[in-house]
Amino acid sequence: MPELPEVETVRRGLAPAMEGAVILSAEVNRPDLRWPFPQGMAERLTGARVERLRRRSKYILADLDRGETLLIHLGMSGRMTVSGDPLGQFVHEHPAAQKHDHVVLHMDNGARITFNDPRRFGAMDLMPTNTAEAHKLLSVLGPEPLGNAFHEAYLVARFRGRNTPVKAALLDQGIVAGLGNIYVCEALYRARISPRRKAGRISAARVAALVPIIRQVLRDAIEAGGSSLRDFRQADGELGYFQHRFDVYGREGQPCRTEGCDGVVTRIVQSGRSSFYCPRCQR
DNA sequence: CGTCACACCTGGCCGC
DNA sequence: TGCGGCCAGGTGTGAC
Repeated sequence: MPELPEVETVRRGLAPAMEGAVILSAEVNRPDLRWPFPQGMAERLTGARVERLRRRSKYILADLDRGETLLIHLGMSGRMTVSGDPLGQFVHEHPAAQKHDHVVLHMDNGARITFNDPRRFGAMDLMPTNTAEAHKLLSVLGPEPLGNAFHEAYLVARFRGRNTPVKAALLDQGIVAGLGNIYVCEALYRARISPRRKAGRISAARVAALVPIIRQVLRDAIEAGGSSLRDFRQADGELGYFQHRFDVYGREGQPCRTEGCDGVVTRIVQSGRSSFYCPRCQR
């Protein structure tokens, strides 16, 4: 479910309820998500103050005052929601416990942070803050698409010689971290590049043009509060709105939105996943 | 190393 | 109403 814009939306929603607050207790309702939780997770969280909530790619990182960092990944179906009106800005009371509420954090400001994940592809881990970058899941990531290290010359260099479709190259988190199926489709549409084109056979000028386009798609989506298809909710339970602005994702059979193009959005399967594009204007 | 099929899960939807 | 098949926003692993 969540790509970078959704994770950033969740982070922004959680921050006012978590930053500066102390975890009074951590309810762990099952022993694992994708992997077993770290040893003694509930005890290590209890009494810790959250100093800062950060994001790296699709991971949320909570730096604790004890020198440890909690890593959270939402997988495909994970939700992190706030209830309890900690700052007088959330209108709802604590909802009844739901199926798949795997972890609940009770904060000293009255907030309750609930991690719900039906498919359990999500993950949590704890590590020393000063070794966070070296964590197995983080050390393999490429640059942040909204950061300075992701620039035209970089992407041109990374695409050079790659024989894989550009769709797969942009989904490769080692090249650029945080894109997923939706935003790759949307960015390729805006760049008018076919998802089938081999990454190494796109002109340098067109690869370079992808960089600001990727940044803009992500910014537009963050501004809209992410995309809500099935599971995604913002931290306050609200829907995101970017799904209404998809140009190609999920629009199979519908007309291409490009001015003067009479193409039809088509769905193909690449490495087991749907790609949506207009075969007419994406080349 | 690059590339790819597969695995891990639950649930919603569609057609019969 | 029930059931099988298909689909879903991610990503680590193992095989070539």
